[in-house]
Amino acid sequence: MSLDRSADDLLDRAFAALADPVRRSIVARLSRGPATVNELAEPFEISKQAISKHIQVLEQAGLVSRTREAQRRPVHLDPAQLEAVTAWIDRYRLIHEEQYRRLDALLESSEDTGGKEEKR
Amino acid sequence: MSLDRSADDLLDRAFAALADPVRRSIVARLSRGPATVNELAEPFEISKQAISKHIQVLEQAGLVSRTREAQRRPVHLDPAQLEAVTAWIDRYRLIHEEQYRRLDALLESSEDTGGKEEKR
DNA sequence: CTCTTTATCAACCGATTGATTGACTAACCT
DNA sequence: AGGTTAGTCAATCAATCGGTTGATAAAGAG
Repeated sequence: MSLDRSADDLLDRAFAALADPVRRSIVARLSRGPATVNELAEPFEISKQAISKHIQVLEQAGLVSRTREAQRRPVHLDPAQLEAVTAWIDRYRLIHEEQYRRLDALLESSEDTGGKEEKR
Repeated sequence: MSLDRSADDLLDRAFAALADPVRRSIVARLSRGPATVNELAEPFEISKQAISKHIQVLEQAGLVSRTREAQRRPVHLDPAQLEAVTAWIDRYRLIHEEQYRRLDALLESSEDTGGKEEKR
């Protein structure tokens, strides 16, 4: 355990994990509190093994953790990785917004210098 | 075109699109402003066709759009879908945080009453 | 110890994915 | 018209993914 994955690898896994509707549904359920595999499997038609695999995918993405509690393995949400995902998106959303603002300002203030500060 | 996809389908596609490091890199580049396929392909070792496919994936996820400009097809970022992705995550992050707050309050108030209000 | 519950492991299967190469279309330039 | 530039389409291939069934492990209950 604790395979010290690179941050990019974790981001890959987190985005990929959230790309599946079943896994997103599991995350949604877990946001209300921990649950066992059986509880998580209950709303779906698919087998418990398939759900178990989905949980492993979420776990390797750092999105959930499992603890032991008798023969049950309660799964709980790990919000830090969710934050990392939004952080990545917000970073580039903000850069884009800023670029847009600059373009607007440029168009508004001076159309005479024809400066080309694109690229990079 | 314009296949009127369901919101869930778009979310699936958006998360899946962002799960690939090449595509995230493309999004990062586009946050600085529009670019052509050749410009986007330049930093990578892979073929231009592969980049073209990546752009198609981003496009079908609603993350970017393409326009025509002579024989070039400039790609630009479409921030609305990025917002939709963060919106999904933030929704459940907040629910989880709220649950946590409630649990804390419960534990604090029943510190001496031997509270046994566990689930099950 | 045996039985039940809870969950994972292992092997397998069809569909999808990321990449390649080669042929093609579209617009511009002489 | 012919050539160049920019990009997509099509066929192919190995690897990964989501799901299945069957066997197994681990802990509690009788």
